[in-house]
Amino acid sequence: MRVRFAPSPTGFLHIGNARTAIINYLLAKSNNWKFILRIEDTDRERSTRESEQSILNDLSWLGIVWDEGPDKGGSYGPYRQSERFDIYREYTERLLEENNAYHCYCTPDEIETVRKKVEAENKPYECVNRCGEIGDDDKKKFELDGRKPAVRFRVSRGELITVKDYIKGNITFNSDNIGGDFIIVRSDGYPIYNYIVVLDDILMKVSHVIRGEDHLSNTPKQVLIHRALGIPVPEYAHHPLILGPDRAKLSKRHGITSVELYRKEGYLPEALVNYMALLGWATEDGAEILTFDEIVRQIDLKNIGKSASVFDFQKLRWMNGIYIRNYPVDSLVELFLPYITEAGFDPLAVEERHLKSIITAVRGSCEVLSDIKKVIGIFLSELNEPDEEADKMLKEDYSREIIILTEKLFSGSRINGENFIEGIITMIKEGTELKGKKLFMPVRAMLTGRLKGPEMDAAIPLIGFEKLRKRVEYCFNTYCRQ
RNA sequence: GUCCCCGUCGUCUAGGGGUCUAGGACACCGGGUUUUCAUCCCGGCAACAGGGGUUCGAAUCCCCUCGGGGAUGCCA
Repeated sequence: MRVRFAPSPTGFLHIGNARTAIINYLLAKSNNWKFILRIEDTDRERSTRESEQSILNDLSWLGIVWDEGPDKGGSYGPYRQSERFDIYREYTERLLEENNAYHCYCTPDEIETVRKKVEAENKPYECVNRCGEIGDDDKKKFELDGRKPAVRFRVSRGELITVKDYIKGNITFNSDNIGGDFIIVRSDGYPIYNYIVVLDDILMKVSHVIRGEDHLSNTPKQVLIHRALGIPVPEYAHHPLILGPDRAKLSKRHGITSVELYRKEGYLPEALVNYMALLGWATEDGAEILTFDEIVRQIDLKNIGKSASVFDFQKLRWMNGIYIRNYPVDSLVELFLPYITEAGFDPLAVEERHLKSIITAVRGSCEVLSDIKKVIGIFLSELNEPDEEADKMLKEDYSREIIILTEKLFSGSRINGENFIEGIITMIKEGTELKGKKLFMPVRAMLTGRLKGPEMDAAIPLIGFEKLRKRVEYCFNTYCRQ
């Protein structure tokens, strides 16, 4: 059995398409099917090679490995539709010869006019079929006018088409309301998706067409092409779409929608795959944090939900945080590196063991990798000047009491390079009546410049004596001198 | 408008005639741990869209209404 993912290279990989890819891939791995990648680049105006490359990268990043595809070939290639035009031409000839298709000389403008008129009357548009019956004389006249014909597929009247769908069940359409004769080849000779998807799926021996629900209403047209060609239909499964919080199809205005941006934000592919698998599907025991293998073992076409689901950014974030907390530290350090650089530090200048300890201390407060930018300065900056909230806290009287006390301890060498790890908190505690929040928050603010962050006991030794001393001095000068 | 799909807590879902005073997860709220924020642990809030059937019995089956989504391209 074989499944395919067939993106159109007209931009970045959208999260919704990524889910289609993931579902196909998970199912392929689960059932031992082949996974084929096909590039549907017949939209000449919008398709680009850069886009194709970025989609390939994103799929790889997600952990998807295709068995056949444009970059690695296979027995049913080529895998780019733009390279298969000769194949399509033969079929078009045949459809034309057998009178299942005809040349249409209407111009886009003419059609547009009719469409507008019909829409104004609130009736469904249907091709007027003018060219379906014209004779050779008229054709010659049009050609003399310099018109290039498109090819239209002839839709029979009153034909019932039942699509057997694994997820939705049996759906019956009447050929009378699928919009009439539809174009399969543009006037410039470029074929249309709806047509060649049929050809390629057959030619590439795709057994299961698993795609988004937005393709469901195209399916009867495709079935009709199968019938005209006398070839059997594949198995179909149309999964529901992902919605934004307002329940409209997920789009840019809802937040980030490209896989690339998720990667840049610092989501882990494992978390993204895990989260997406759980949209419209659940395990028997309700477990949610699942490894790839666990998902593969349990997922089944038969229990994928029928209803659309709202993409919950918050839950994804939460799940990503779980993955960050459970990741092997060594690999995690690697993953964090670019974000540390982005924060303005050179991670290579930091001793590896030290860096690993820092990551271990802060991973708990990171839900996405880029969160480290907010806390890394605690360890790598000399001062890490207090941010707004910390500044506000340090201006409080009880904070000043602690700053003055600590400054004395440092300047009088009571706290020194030898004892600071155990000493700072202990001695401050001994020198004041303050406790709890009023003790710890000022200490945290003074020493780290932030109100949030890793545990103080873990942070102090990692910051180091010199930096701590400077920070205390800075706070003393800033908040305790009149 | 027309065609098609869908409808369980705010969100993702479990459930497929009795075991449902409807279970889990995120979010939210409260408590505990951490003499601190976060993490972690415990607890709470919160749903069968509405109306008709069928049945001894309906979240579960049927119909209608309503609501949402998709399609309606010489895009994919």
